[in-house]
Amino acid sequence: VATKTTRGAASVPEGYDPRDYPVFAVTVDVLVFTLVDDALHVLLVRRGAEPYAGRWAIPGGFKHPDETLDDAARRELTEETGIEAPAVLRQLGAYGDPGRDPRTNVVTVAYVAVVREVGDIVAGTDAAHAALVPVAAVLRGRVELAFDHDRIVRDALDRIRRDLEATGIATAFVGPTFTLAELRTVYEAVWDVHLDGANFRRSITAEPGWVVPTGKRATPGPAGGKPPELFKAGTSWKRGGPIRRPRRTSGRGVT
Amino acid sequence: VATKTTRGAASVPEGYDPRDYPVFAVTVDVLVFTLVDDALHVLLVRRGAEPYAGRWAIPGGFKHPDETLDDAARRELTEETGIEAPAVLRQLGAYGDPGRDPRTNVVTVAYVAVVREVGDIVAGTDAAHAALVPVAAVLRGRVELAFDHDRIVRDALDRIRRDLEATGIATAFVGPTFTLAELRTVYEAVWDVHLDGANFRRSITAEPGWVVPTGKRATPGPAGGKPPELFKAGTSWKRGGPIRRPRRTSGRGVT
DNA sequence: CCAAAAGTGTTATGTCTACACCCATGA
DNA sequence: TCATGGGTGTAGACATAACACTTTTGG
Repeated sequence: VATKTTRGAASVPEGYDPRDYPVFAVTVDVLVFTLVDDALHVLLVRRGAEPYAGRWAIPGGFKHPDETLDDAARRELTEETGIEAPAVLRQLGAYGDPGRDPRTNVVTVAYVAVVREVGDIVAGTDAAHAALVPVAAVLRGRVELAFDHDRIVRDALDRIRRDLEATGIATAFVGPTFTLAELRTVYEAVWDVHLDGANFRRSITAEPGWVVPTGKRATPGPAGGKPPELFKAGTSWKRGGPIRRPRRTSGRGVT
Repeated sequence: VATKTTRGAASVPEGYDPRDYPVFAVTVDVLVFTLVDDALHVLLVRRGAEPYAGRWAIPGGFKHPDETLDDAARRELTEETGIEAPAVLRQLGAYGDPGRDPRTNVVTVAYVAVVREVGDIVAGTDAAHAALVPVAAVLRGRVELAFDHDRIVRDALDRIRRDLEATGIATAFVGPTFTLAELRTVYEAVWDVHLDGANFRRSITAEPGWVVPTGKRATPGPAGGKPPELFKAGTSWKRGGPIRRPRRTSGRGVT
């Protein structure tokens, strides 16, 4: 079924009269999540042009006809932020309310990306107007967002919280090797809860496949402490995670 | 931000030159799930025209510029199947691979609907070419589907299985009043597992808010049996369900 | 009376949680 | 040596699963 459909932008399709159906611009927006100082952040760009000039927005751009939505998300991510290979890039959903972009009919397909340590990359790209914003600030309404992007960020956060339990995105926040405390911080930051380190370790090491020991140890921080073991991610993460979200909210109350 | 954007189909947008960006047709497809004889079914229509004439497809149609995606899904659902008020109508995701429709650039936004007892409604509509197909048949590859609809059905099934645990869609499959055996059948059909009736009852009646007794009882089937209590859905379903998906697959092996 | 399905009781087996306690390091 | 964080042990609370048993109907 994969016909070569590399038509130009405004060319006339073959099977349809273009006046038979309404036309839309299709954009792809990417929400980049990462951890900064043990807190969940999302990457936003400051708009230079109208409408919504000066407000924060989710990076994105037009989908090309000859690429998949996934490829478009990957391309826009690289072009706008310099990020090459996100550990996770997953579709969130489509947004197409009339008037959401006052210029024309736009349907946006939002994507969620997860990376670790995005700090340097953002600074090095031409999108110097990009910044990592704490999600807590967005939730509290402290960030002025363009279009319907406030809603999209909230939906994305909701999704990432579900996926943390249902899929293996947890290891996407950390590096190729990591300590169990680092991995635990991911859960604590995303769910805004406190998890017992002892029980966390048991849940993850109970059965093999989640984390495999590297034999190495990390060096403790300036405050001292026992050097923690370094693990790398196992293969079981493809089908979910070993940590279940606590029922009761023993969290810090940011939600 | 809700400007009146009731432009005609092929009119020129204001802020953009239409040659600056590629244009797409945006369609909305709705996957209707329901239970028939204790088995999960999906509603499909048989295509009359090329391409893929004679194959089964997900009902849907073009989004209008002056309606939301949700409204478009609701409208198409009514127009194509006669269903007026689905108990659940939720976005699944967007599909926009190049060449997925050989005629033009189409991005489809898929929706999942859940209804009970769709049998009569389908017969009464002009879409007499519609049919309820067992999802097990689709999973086994026994149904020839148009476009990339096979993949969409699989994604939808995956989604509905997750949502059954994470959200309150279970009661959408049954009527305004129901027995606990009927509700249990929903879980068993969607997850393809066997659940103990005694433990199921306890899980649901342990705390109030899930089901509230009506005081009435249903009449037993021809084989006899104690008349079961009739319940109606409580308010707690908005934030998830009380039944957790079993870890081990003690199911019938259709997956 | 008998089969069938609803509903209750009971018990064994896991899983979750909290917290006491030991280990290894930097200052 | 002390403070700090990593890692182990353990006991109670809680949830899950299996199944025997009672109840109430149709035939």
